[in-house]
Amino acid sequence: MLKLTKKVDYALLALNLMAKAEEGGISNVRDIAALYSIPPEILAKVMQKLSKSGLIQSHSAPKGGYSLKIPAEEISVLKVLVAVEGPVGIVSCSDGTDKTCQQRGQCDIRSPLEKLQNNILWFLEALSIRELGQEPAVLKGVTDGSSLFGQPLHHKG
Amino acid sequence: MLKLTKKVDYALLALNLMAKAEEGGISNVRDIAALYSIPPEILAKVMQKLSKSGLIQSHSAPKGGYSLKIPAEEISVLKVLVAVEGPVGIVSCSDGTDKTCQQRGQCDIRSPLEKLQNNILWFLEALSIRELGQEPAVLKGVTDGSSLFGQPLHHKG
DNA sequence: TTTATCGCAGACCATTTTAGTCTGTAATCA
DNA sequence: TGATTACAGACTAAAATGGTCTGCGATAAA
Ligand code: SF4
Ligand code: SF4
Repeated sequence: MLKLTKKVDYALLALNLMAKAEEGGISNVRDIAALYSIPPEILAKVMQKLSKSGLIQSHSAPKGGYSLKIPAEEISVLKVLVAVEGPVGIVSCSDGTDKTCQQRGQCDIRSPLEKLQNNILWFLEALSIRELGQEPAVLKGVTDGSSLFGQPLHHKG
Repeated sequence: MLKLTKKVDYALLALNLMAKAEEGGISNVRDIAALYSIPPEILAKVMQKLSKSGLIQSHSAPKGGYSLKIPAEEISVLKVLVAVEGPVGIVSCSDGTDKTCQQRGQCDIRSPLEKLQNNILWFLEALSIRELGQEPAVLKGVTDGSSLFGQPLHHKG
């Protein structure tokens, strides 16, 4: 529960790799899969979703593969997450799936939970794949817990 | 993905109810389940876990039930989550389950993801069940996204 | 123009997690 | 004594996840 899927993990690994290569650099599924010991077929699917969402660009040809379509700084973890797994929500009532919750009529905790969710989404949006490969000290979108107590956060945008 | 389970949802509903009653108030599973249309047996299990974790106190007798064991302010959503579902982690490598990830050897995104996880956990810890039943304006542990940009957060402790 | 290399698409299956059910035991008090 | 409550755990059903298999389409090098 509350865990990222393996597909998202794969997507982040691949994108991080491409972000480091970058400037038009092209990587193909087979190489990435081999490097990280990821089942090639499943990584292929993931890449296709990233492509459909406009995060990466496909080059279907020999020596082809994928390249970033937008700058690494603009690819947030949240974007990747949504591209690979669809809309995100920490409670059943607030993601895409509209199956009305049995408890909704009596529920008086929805509003605070949605705020909580917004905070989480905000952090996911604030972290870009550019920052993924960097050491913690360099991170801007994400801080360690302690700094939250006294210091304001600054959005990278 | 990244979603709270129904059991946690049930636990939060029940605890919120008990927090509002409170001061030694006793609620029993049958009543709570009826109020929220929760399957009684499953709510019973959830309450037992909360009891084992020391968040609530059981009174096994006619007219018995459960009461809060510690103040509502000290029962964080994270505590509830851990009580009901066990250790929390957004990636496979950092929760309780030690099944070594295939990608771990080559993984260079672990550290930032753990920071991200810490932030999420911090938010879950900062939100108490006391605040659950209150209107968003009153919330201290959770803010809307916008306030994160300029305002420091203040922990309730 | 052939052909190997790449991505595209979707059906399919296995495993794990989640949700819910069923049955029975133990404690307490009126 | 017996109604009422919690406690415990096996069990099943459904859904999400992770992974596999097969075939097609695009492209550029040979
Ligand atoms: S119980 Fe409330 S918060 Fe949970 S899914 Fe239902 S409506 Fe949403
Ligand atoms: S790929 Fe990296 S971050 Fe993801 S589970 Fe494995 S070690 Fe952890």
